Amino acid sequence: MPDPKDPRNRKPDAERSRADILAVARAEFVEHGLSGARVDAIAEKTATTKRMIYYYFGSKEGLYSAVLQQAYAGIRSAESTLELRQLDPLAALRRLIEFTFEYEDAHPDFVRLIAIENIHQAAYLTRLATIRNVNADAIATLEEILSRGRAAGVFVRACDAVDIHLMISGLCFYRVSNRHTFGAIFGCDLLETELRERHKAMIVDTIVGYLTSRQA
Amino acid sequence: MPDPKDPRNRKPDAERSRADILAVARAEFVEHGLSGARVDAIAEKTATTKRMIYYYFGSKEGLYSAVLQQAYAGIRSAESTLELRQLDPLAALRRLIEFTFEYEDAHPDFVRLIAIENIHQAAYLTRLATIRNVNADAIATLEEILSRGRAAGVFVRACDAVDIHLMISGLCFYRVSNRHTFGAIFGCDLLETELRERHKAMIVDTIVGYLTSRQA
Amino acid sequence: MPDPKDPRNRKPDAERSRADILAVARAEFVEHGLSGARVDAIAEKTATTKRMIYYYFGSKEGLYSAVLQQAYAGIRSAESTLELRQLDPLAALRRLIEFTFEYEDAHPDFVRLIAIENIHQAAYLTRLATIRNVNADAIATLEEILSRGRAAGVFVRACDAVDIHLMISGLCFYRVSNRHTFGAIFGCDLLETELRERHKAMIVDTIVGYLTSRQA
Amino acid sequence: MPDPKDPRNRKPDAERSRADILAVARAEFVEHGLSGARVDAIAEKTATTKRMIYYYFGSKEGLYSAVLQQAYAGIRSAESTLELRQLDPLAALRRLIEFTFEYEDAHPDFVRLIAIENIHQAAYLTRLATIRNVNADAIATLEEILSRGRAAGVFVRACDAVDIHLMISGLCFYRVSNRHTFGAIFGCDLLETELRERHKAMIVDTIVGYLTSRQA
DNA sequence: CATGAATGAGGATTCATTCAT
DNA sequence: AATGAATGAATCCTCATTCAT
Repeated sequence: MPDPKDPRNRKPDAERSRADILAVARAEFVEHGLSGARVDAIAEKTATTKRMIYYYFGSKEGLYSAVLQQAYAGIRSAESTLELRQLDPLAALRRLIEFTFEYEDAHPDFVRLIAIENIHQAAYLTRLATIRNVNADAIATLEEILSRGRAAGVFVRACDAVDIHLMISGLCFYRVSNRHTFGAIFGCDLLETELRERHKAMIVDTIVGYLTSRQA
Repeated sequence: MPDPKDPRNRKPDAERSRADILAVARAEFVEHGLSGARVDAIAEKTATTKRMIYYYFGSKEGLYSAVLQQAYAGIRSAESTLELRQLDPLAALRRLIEFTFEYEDAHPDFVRLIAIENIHQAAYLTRLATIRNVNADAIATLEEILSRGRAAGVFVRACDAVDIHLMISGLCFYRVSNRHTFGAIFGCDLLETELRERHKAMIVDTIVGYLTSRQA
Repeated sequence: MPDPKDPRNRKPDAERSRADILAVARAEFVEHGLSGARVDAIAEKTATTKRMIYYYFGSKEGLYSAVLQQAYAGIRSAESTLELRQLDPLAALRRLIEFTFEYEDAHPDFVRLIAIENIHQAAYLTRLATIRNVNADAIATLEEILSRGRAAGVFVRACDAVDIHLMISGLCFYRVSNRHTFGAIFGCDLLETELRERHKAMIVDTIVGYLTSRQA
Repeated sequence: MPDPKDPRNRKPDAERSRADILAVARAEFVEHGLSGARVDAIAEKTATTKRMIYYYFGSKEGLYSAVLQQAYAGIRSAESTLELRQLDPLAALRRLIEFTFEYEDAHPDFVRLIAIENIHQAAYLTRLATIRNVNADAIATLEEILSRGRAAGVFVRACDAVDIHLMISGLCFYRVSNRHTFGAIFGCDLLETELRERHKAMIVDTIVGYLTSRQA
């Protein structure tokens, strides 16, 4: 029977430690931003020690980068479960918009992380090698839908996939990222069920309407 | 003619000192966020001393709040120069969207400040007494346009002014707030002239299209 | 009719301002000690401004000295109302002890101020010219009682008035000055009525007993 | 033989660092009080750095609390070497009073610390968990002496041990705590040998006399 | 006599990180 | 592979006091 105290028999622990640190760090960065987050605070909530954070991630910034990468991996993995090619272009588009809306609605942490990264001018994202092609996928998917739709005569508006992606993202992201200031000013909670459903429909209609109507 | 740089020729000008500090602080907060900003760094770039920052604003947070308030005052004052009542509903709507787009495009600092405030869950905005009614104005204006448009039969979509405001804001804000991550991923610069003009038109068309087309 | 806004008609205000500042300062010094007291805090609670404190008292230390002097003047003035010469020696002694006990019991502020001054090694008291002869009075009074008592054969113990004064003071002062630590350790409140009366009697008995009993 | 002053020859000795800081801090707090003490001043006189003070004690107040605790531990440990049960009640009482007198006479630092803590209304002492039962010991000892004395018919006065403790403390403490103001007013030095011996005898006689004489 | 604005010097505390083993 | 102890360099903030009028 293997002795769990023998380091040779504890191999999965390193993975678990890393994952533990990463999860705690994510929460801390999401709550306080990069500068506001405290390495000490992360260490305290972790099963391991502060020293391990440096052992595994090198620095606070290294840890933040790892959190960021993991966050992008998460949405990418979710996106990959969408099977849009099987749907007709309109349905596929609706599905894609709804997915974006729902993912960001369900993952305000992810949204905050992106907002934080923008405060830092995407300095850390830029250094993540994997990111760029990762998200090229998203555009390829959208492009495919648009071209199918154009071919079918459903989408009559000439437009760029990146532009459409920008609009979808803006509409879905903003209501999560800016819910606090928006709520403070207009006295409402954008994440509340009723508003959420109304806005989801509205966003889908807006984008679909734009693509299916001829240029003014 | 007296040299204004010679301290003997400078009246102790509380207003100017305050304004100077505020301008420098705004730049620092915009660049580094609330936690990332350094009071020392602000003081150094100021004509006065660190001590004065505390004298006038009480604390780093007090200074940040003042910056935030000033930022909102700025957009409000700009909005108030719009004379939308003189325009027909469609023109007024276009003008309002264009104004939002252009203001945020021209003031990325403002956009960053709002993003930063959202990272802090609008904790400071909430405490600014003046804010809420300030921005109620924006909605009143939009509401007036929408109801005139509905009366004239131009806007056929039943909808809430706050919802429309949310969509306009999302579309205009996101391309500024998220231009760094968006640029990193899609290899483009959203603030570049060509893209800007295309997106401005697109956003106007999207919102106008939504309001002028009947519900699906 | 005199105009109260004309400074020439406001002469008594200077006195009132001084007295106001002194009262507020006394409370602040008593609560926080000399180093712990804040000139700003004093100024805020005052009807006048911080500048006036410096105008009247020169410095924080000058203000503290004035408070100290006033405190000693207070007890001296109270002492001077005692008419001990009319009483027989024993009654006079009892009366003197009771007065000391009651004055310190009723003026914990005074006691704290003396304790604070001792923390500062009586540096400020030493500089108050008036103090020394002021308190010589107290000893002269006690000396007179003791010598009358000795002559009458009531006080049979040979002893120095200053030593007796020291014992009376120690017994009366300590229960007020150290009531907090004593209370924390022994779980009692030394200022409570029942204890107070018991201790008063005890202290009188102790001193009287000492003076009226022959050396062991 | 290795030189202990060479850092390379000094094991990182947490205990020694802590003790060093504590000793220096005690001197600083004793001299200037809690508010008057400077963390920088303490750090400078220490072999370690200011940072270590915070590492070990968390805050200036934490350091002060540790000093206070150590001070109480010191007197308790000294008390515990007294072997009063072996002495007859009168001798035991005399010994206890003399011990109190001599300990406070020899440790004016301790006396000042208690005085300082009273300025702070025993706020820090109250939070020291260990203190209360520690000093219950002192009362238990005194109680045992008193009850033995009462049984033996030596102490004829009915009285509470806490009251007697209060009187002993008052008499011994005051001459140390208030020696500065007392000296300033009466032009004497209470710590001088001749006075000290006279007062010690006087205090013992006073308390013993009180207990051995019948209530008036 | 009175005052609002200003301030140099210092004060407590915190931070991400590394050393020695 | 793992870690408890240690730390230099900031960081935010406060203090008693004075200036200019």
